[in-house]
Amino acid sequence: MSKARTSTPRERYRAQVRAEIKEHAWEQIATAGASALSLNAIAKRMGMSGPALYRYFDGRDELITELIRDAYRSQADTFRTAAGAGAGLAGLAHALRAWALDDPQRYFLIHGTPVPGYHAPDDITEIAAETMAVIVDACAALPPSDGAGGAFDAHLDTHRQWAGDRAADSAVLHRALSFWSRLHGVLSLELAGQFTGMGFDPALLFEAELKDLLGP
Amino acid sequence: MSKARTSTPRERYRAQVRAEIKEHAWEQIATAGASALSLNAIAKRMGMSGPALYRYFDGRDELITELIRDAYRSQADTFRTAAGAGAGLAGLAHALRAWALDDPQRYFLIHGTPVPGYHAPDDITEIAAETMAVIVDACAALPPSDGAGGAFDAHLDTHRQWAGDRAADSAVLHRALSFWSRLHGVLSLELAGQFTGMGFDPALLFEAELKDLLGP
DNA sequence: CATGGCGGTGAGAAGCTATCACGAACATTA
DNA sequence: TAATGTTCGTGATAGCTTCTCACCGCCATG
Repeated sequence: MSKARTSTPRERYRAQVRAEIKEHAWEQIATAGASALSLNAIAKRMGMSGPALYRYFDGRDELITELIRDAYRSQADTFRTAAGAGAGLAGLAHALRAWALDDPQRYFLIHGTPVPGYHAPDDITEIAAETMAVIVDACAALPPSDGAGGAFDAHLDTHRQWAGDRAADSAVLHRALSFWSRLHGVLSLELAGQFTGMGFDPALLFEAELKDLLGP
Repeated sequence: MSKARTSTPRERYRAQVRAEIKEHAWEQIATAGASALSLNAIAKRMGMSGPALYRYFDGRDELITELIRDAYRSQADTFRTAAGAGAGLAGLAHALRAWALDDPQRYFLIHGTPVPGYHAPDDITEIAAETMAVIVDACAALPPSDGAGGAFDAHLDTHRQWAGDRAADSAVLHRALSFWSRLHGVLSLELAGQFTGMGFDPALLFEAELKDLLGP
């Protein structure tokens, strides 16, 4: 146990360079989108020549995958800290919107147009499932909605393995899915700028959707 | 007025080649996404060499813009024909879903991740506004929802220039926006494959969202 | 029939990803 | 301390991309 240090100077340097590369990558993505990410441009901006980056990332795809992983982790963290601070479903919604507005391209990186051939590694889908679990729990803490469930609720009774072994009612799962899809709907349209020029305040539409989601 | 013919053989040839280029472009987009669209590959597949395509399109951007225009037109047409056939809001929703599933990448081309620098030409936004008008009209034909409007309805009372001079109630405009954002939410998540592996049927979630949208 | 415009080509510049062989600096071991 | 091995960075190179240019040939119109 003489080797108490958990990282050699080299490892620290390597981690620091990797982080700096990702920083430049995020900057580039925020201003020009993920499709315009250029390893060459990053290298030049860091003062080193092209192929050097391949010591730190296997290639463009691996770098983007790493960014996607970080984005998912960031989203999961915001949800967890919000839930940890006692936020309910409304709190989660506001945390999500703030997180999305903070860096729209980061939101689109994980919720935007998928690349047909791409398959995310398993650890990423695990993080996504974790995020969904937080939402489901917040939905379970809500007063149950009155009225009989529809056809979809019945369907969810027999198709709920995605919720794990959580003993949540079908209506709760349904509400979680609605939460996800509805907020994603308004958010993605707002971030894509589809509302610009229409004149109204997207925040109020978001609020209205949220209220309707919690209301009935 | 001796020139009654509206197109010379050359113009017809030109139009036909342009159409063939777009055909190949769509094929390529459907299988690899818009970011992977390659003029060179299209030219090769058409049996001619690279720069020849520049006789028909100013460049990659102009080709993509043209595809976006066609996508918007196609969407507007589906909405118009559905509305013309007497379809109500539910009919429009089903037409939209069928149109989206028919070519997911076409859907993402106009509703997916935006490219930060890109601004669509005015005629495209006009087509989009036309589409929105069809939705608003379908919403106006619905029985009015009971209950007082919320804060967003009041906001829409003074921020409704996007609806043109249509004498629609604020609740109608609100419903149109909800229609758009909610269906886009479920649809984009489904098309992006975010539901695959979860086990449930996305069509039923779509139906549930639609029912809730029409219901109250 | 001659002239001009249009379509297509090959060459080439500039950018990108990615691989390779090499040298230099570092860390580790003998 | 000296030798060895690993890691980092570089330039060269291949192959792809978009896009421009000069040239050539055909078709259509005057």
